[in-house]
Amino acid sequence: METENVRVRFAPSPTGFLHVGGLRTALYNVLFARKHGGTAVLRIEDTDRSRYVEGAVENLLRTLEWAGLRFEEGPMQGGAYGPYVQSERTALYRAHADRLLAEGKAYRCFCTPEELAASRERQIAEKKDPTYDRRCRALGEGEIRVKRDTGMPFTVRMKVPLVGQLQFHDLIRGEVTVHTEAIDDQVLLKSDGFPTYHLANVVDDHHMRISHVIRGEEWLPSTAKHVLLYEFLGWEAPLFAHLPLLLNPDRSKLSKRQGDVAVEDYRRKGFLPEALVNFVAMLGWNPGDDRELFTMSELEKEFSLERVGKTGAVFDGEKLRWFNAQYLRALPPDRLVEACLPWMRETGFDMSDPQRTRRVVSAHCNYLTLPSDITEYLSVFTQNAVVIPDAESRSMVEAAESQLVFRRFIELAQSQDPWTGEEIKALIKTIQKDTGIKGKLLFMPLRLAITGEQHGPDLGMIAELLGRETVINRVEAQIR
RNA sequence: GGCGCGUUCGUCUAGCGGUUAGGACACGGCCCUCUCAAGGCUGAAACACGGGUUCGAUUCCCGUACGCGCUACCA
Repeated sequence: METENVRVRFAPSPTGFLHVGGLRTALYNVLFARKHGGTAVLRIEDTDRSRYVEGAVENLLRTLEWAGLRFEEGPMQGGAYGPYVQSERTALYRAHADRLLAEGKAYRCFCTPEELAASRERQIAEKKDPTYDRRCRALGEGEIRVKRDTGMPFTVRMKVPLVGQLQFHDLIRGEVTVHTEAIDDQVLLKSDGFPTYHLANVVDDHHMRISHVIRGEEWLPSTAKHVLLYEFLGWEAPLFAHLPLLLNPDRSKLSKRQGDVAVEDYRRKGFLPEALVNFVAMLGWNPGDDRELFTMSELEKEFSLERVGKTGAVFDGEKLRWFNAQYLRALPPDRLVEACLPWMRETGFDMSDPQRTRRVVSAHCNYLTLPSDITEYLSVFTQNAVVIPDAESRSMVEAAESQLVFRRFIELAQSQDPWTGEEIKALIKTIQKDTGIKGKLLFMPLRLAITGEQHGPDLGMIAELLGRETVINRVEAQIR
């Protein structure tokens, strides 16, 4: 593979939020650039004025940044091949459309959208393939001049050869052959003067010296048109790599309504960028061995297009949750607290002692899939009085043996020093020695009295974090 | 409909002619443990189908089926 002067681009259109499929495309582009010491370019494809969404570009940039994807060139950082926003490059597209026109490789089409729609409907009614009938391709010089003189709006269409075939090599799929008969005379320049994707991406990829076009599989069929355009313009085409699609659980193209598709959605829920990126990286790529956990820099080292698969991958939210739990657990305590903080504020948990907060959160790190899960475990610390939840628990607490354990526990606890998890557990062992009560019968009543729960992290640690006074009060409250 | 691309456990995937078809998520069991979680061990679970080629096909070729994508003055 040609790997000198690698230049790749991620070219989203600002029509809303960053799609997780877009995130993966961006990621693979960036990884490929890093791997080969190349350059990643970010280009905004905003040539459809009717789909422009306010703030979409800003949101896109913010989200890519959050995900940890950096581009060497782009709208904010600039670069030698700017501008990097297509709406600011219209003169360039226009010039190339004119050139194609002058060279007889394109023609003006005066058909109105209404006419085209009507024609299309007619063809469908006649059960024919809806294609442009190319009526304007045959227009004479005179006719064209007349129409232009009357100010009739027109588009510029590519003059696709009527017969023949086009072949190109795809780095992921191999040779792809398309018969030109199947290709419409594609519109290159719209009547509003803006280019279509097809013209703009070819012109820009060439002028921005893009070496590899890595994009979604939905572009595979139109790549033939692009290859033809490179030919028309006398340019060498870049190398192509079409990535398999991300799918819904029903295997249709990943979309809204079947779950979250915006990176923002996952960010809002508290997914860590490292986890999302790692997960999405594994959707279509693998290192060739059993490893699954990769940091960005490891991915940069290991990534290769050769190891990208051909099949669409279902976006499995469960697996993503697993990745997130892995990363959450591996987080340094301070960062774990930071991640949980937004959700902790509303619980009433006393965070005045940062060290205690850190220890409480860390104690639960193995219980968290999302940072918001921490709230489920904080009530142990925030409730004023423990409520024994059910009849089974109540009878456990009320048992004569339990009452014995409680009394002994309070006696020992009052003089226990230091009040640490280890010492508290030793203290409980002492109760075992004194009373002969052990195991579940020993711990469960205490756990219930202290936390109001049957399950939870190490009881000694919880008791330490709760503080002696609270613990003694709670146990006392259960004495009958 | 036409064209293109694809098809290994439910899901993500390894495999690049000869394997007990491997791993991960999810699911079940066991161990650890005061409990739960985590962790360890373990179980169930897949080569879409039919023809070739070959001594031998999950792997190569053809076809069928199915799926997805594209078929806009959207990207």
